[in-house]
Amino acid sequence: MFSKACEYGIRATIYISLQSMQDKRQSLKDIAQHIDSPVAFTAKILQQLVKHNIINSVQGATGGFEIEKQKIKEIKLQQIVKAIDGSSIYMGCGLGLSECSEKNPCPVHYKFKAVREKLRMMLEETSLYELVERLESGLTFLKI
Amino acid sequence: MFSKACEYGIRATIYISLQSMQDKRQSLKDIAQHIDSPVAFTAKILQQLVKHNIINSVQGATGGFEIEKQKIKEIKLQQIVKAIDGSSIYMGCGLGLSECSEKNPCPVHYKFKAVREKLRMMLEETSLYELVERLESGLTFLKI
DNA sequence: TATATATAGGATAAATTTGTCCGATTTATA
DNA sequence: TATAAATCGGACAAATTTATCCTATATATA
Repeated sequence: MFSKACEYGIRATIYISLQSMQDKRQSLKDIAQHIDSPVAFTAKILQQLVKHNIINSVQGATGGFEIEKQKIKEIKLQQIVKAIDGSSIYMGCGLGLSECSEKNPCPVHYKFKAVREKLRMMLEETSLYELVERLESGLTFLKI
Repeated sequence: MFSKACEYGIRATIYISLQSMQDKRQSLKDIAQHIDSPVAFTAKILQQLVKHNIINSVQGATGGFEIEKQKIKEIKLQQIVKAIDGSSIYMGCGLGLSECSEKNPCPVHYKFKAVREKLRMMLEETSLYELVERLESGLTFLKI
């Protein structure tokens, strides 16, 4: 559904949020280790997220990645997905036809419409806070 | 959402069905031209679909691809997707965690569950016939 | 039976995604 | 101020997906 980069990006952002709730800044190494992702590749993805103003980075010794508590409540899954994979997953045509539209629908257009709409709504409505909350209370798990 | 191969596969199967409704067998060239896909790559995909018993191929002069009318009513989108992309799109974890399950859910598990379920149901319920019907009547379009 | 027109399938190439490496820069602290 | 630990960013490499090419095989028909 999402690219590997996007999966890592979401996992990383959730983990950074979890730590930021306790005012703990995390280094790239820590993050990659906890979300089980390749370190250098994760670095690239975190850079993208910093550029898109989703997480903050602090350089130098004791530096790392963090996210403001206020932002944890504001940032939605959709913003992470859009920053890494773009919005074609919930905007584009299911058959990859560039000319497909409401006025000129492809054969699966209306079939996919409801699914894409549900996905879009879910991504737009789900905040980091919501995800972190249930992770903190042990209802969900980020890594085995 | 789907791979390019899967997009071409669905488009090709719909086009073959459309022609088979009028007992017209189509050559690879015809198909690729009408669905706007690379010829040789499309050949590989059609071979996969033949192997998965979704379409039939006839070799030799006047040969080509076709699909039995009865099958047009039976084959569901899900079978095409499964043959080419596998079922991870509506079965796997949204974050790519292999250990994610109902008992051990990832942070987005329940959020994705409804979306994946809707996608799965749609793919399992949508028959080729349904798609071809609306294409025949000009309500939808396969290519601009 | 020769020919032209198909699919089948293996080898290869191009493009994209995923992943690594390393030097430059930043910054806390001994 | 020297050092160590961190991010930044560019170049490169591996893996996967997408796409091409060519030969073998099948088959309708002149």
